[in-house]
Amino acid sequence: MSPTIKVLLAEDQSMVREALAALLGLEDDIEVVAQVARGDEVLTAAREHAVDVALLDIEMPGCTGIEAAAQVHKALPAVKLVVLTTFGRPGYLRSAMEAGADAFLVKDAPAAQLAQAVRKVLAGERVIDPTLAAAALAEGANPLTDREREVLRAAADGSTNAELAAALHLSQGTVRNYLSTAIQKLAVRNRAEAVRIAREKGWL
Amino acid sequence: MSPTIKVLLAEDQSMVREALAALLGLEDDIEVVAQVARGDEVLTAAREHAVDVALLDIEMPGCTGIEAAAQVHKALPAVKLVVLTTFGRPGYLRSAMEAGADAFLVKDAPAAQLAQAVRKVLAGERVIDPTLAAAALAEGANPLTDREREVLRAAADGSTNAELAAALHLSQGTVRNYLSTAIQKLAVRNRAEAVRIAREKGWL
DNA sequence: GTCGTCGTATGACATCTGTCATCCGCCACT
DNA sequence: AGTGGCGGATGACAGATGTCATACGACGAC
Repeated sequence: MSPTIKVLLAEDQSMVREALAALLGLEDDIEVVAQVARGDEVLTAAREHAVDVALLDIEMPGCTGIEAAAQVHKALPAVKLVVLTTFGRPGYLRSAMEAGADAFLVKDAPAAQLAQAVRKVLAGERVIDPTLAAAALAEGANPLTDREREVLRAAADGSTNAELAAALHLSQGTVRNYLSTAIQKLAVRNRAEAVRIAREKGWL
Repeated sequence: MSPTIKVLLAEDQSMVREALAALLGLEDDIEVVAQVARGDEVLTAAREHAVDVALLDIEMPGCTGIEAAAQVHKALPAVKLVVLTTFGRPGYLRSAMEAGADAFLVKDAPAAQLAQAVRKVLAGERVIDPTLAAAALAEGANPLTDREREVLRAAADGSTNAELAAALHLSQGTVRNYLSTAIQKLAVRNRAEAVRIAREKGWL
């Protein structure tokens, strides 16, 4: 038997993080050698502990698990990357894959899949929920341009056009134009729905 | 030593649920005798397994952990209730307490507090984060009336006034009135902000 | 028995939002 | 050299949204 697999666990909610560590701790061949609660601590921790696999939640302070994945993939290409998320958003899957992730798991999958995924990525396999993969392919790429996305993201908290214009250094008319095109591309009828749909798809 | 404490675990994300079970399983005096993924399965499971403590997540399909807590509290008053949530929203704490909860934990608290809380509630203690308790008291009660809350909740997905009116069997004018008063009570400038603030406070 | 609050409704008004046509400069591609 | 997309802008217009005054019946508190 090979030496134990060294795993880094990145997840901001301590209780969940430590519970996942307990879960992985039950496996003989897996050892959680590092835990971090922020996206921007992933890279240094991965390097310091010479981990084999990094298990990354997406929603984290500092930076997202996807951004962290990209950093690790670039700096430590040998480290396998498992992205773990609450939301099975097709857009997330797409970005995770583009960031170099080897596995994409949703938190409502059975717990047993976690350890399995760790072993599989180490064996060179990729682990992706086929349903989600299909959904990601079916819905196509994010149709929003960079600016449209930025404006929509900024509008998500209920800011008015005037506030958005000031915050983004744009004219009010331009803000309205971007929101208007975003609304049309997403086939909805107002900015609130646009925000909701873009969020659901992981396009925000 | 008394017999092991029988715990029911209610949490919709399997991976998190099973991980928490693994965590509690490490404690000698605690046994997870039942797991459910839906709020509306809590009561029957609690009854069937004669549990001592029910550990309830708030965000669940079926019904919320808070509603489930109220049901259990009424039907099985001897069962101790621990509410566990991702969001430390003061309004949640308030409702949980009103529903008869004995402990209120946020998921970003250290994992060790979970088992401790289970033991404490069984000993008759109440477990509440003091910071959160202070916040809940400081911000006062939910200022929204039942109808205002319903309309705001329905408006959260970006529905237009016409759709809201149809869905709630109200006139469009009435919908606007409710949203307008809600907007004023929350001291914000439009429905989107009102939704955001009400959510943050746990008033939705 | 009156007062305040809630739920519901209307009408008028001002402002905000969404749409559309049109324009400019820039850059990439052919 | 021309085409097309993107970022940015303006102006006009229609419709949605937010505000306010006002009204009425129900109900609970005092």
